[in-house]
Amino acid sequence: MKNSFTEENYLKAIYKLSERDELVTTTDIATILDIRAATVTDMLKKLAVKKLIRYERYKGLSLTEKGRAIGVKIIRKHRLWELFLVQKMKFRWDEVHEIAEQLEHIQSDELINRLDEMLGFPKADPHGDPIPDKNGVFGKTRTIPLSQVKPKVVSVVAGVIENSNTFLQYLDKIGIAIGDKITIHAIEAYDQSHRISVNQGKEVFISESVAKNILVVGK
Amino acid sequence: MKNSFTEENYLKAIYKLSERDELVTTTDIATILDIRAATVTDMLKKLAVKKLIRYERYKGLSLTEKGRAIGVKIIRKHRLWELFLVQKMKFRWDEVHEIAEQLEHIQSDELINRLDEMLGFPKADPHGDPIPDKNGVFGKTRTIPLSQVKPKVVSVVAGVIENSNTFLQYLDKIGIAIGDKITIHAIEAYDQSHRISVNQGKEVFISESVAKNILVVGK
DNA sequence: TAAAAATGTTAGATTAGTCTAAATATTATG
DNA sequence: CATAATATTTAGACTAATCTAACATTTTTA
Ligand SMILES: [Mn+2]
Ligand SMILES: [Mn+2]
Ligand SMILES: [Mn+2]
Ligand SMILES: [Mn+2]
Repeated sequence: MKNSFTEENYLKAIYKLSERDELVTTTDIATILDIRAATVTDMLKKLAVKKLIRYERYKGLSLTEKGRAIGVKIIRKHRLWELFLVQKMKFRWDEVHEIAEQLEHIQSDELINRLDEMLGFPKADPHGDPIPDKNGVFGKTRTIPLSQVKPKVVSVVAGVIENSNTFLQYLDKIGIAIGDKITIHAIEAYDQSHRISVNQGKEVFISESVAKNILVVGK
Repeated sequence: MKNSFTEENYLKAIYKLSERDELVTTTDIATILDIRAATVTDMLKKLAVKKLIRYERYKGLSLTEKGRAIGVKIIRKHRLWELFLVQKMKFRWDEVHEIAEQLEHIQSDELINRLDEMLGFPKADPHGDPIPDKNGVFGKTRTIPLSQVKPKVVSVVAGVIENSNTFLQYLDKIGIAIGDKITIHAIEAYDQSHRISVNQGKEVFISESVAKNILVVGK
């Protein structure tokens, strides 16, 4: 009854894709997993036989309840391990994703639930992504991109959309972290760049694309 | 340059066998890993090509320096994770081996060294087995089986030889744990069974085989 | 709506790790 | 030391996961 690492990675990828659109395509999976579409087709047949997805040739696929549960569980484990690495092992937020890619496949419900407890049943990982509870339920997260906040309003950083190490390191460099208070002083009409300050500190400039990738607690 | 889980398990098994005898045999590996000798032969050829072992058809094999380093590193990771699970996650000593079998393959030197530090650079795992340092060096452990201790002498439990869950649970049940002080009151001449007390508590009887599988700090 | 483009599937290979059955080499023993 | 027993290797096969090349279907667009 246990799934291979590969199957788990497919189900995780499919779950993430189905957050956008219920019906998932072969090429999208191939792109995310960085493998060939032909390979994906083979695996889809296997997952369908195991009743983890509903699949019809040329028509796309969707997760069954069973498949969704596995995908969500892998995400839960990934995010709990990431938080563990940051909070307990003192890693930076740009160092934990790769290690969590491995740790997410460790099989022990007891371990993951104790990790959850040890971390105080957290609602979000170090990048602000929500952590489902042991029943696979996500808490409501009400966040919006900083780019949607009006000038003069003070908002609190809750996470990031872009997760790349370079982006995370850039935020470190300009001194923006989760929990920081951001005040928008002005938005340049020409290119939508923002003049902001962090925790009442000195002013910094960020581009529109950066503002779009920072999430703040929504009002 | 990275090795598969399978290769890592072979090198770990070979290292353990070579602690007894430098020259390791095909069937011993097959027995430990619970696979067929024919399968082992195939893998030995691959490990030899990678210069992880010295192998000659029909003659047995031994680890190269490179192969030993990998085997020892897997053991280091296994034992550090076991100790982590017991000390930080509150698992019992009979619950951790299976999870550590998975965790030992996580690849991150940084993580394992921080784990080592977090645990205070421990010298032994929850079963008393020695933990090599980051250079693959084992500390000197001077332990002897309880069966070799003379009556009336007080000795301190340092570990176990037999590692099975049933044995560990049996020790839990009769109240013997690492660090406990054992006093041998008498040894039955007929079957070598021992009448002992733990931490000055009430007397318990253990068989010769149990006494042989408990390690105490050697004098 | 017919042709072109994009998307998806099938066919045939390859690699890692495993197996069983048969062959061969080494070791033990009468 | 010749033979029997044991240990080891080889040969041939299988499964999971991957690939490339060719073919099929669906979607887009002129
Ligand atoms: Mn991640
Ligand atoms: Mn993964
Ligand atoms: Mn163990
Ligand atoms: Mn292992």
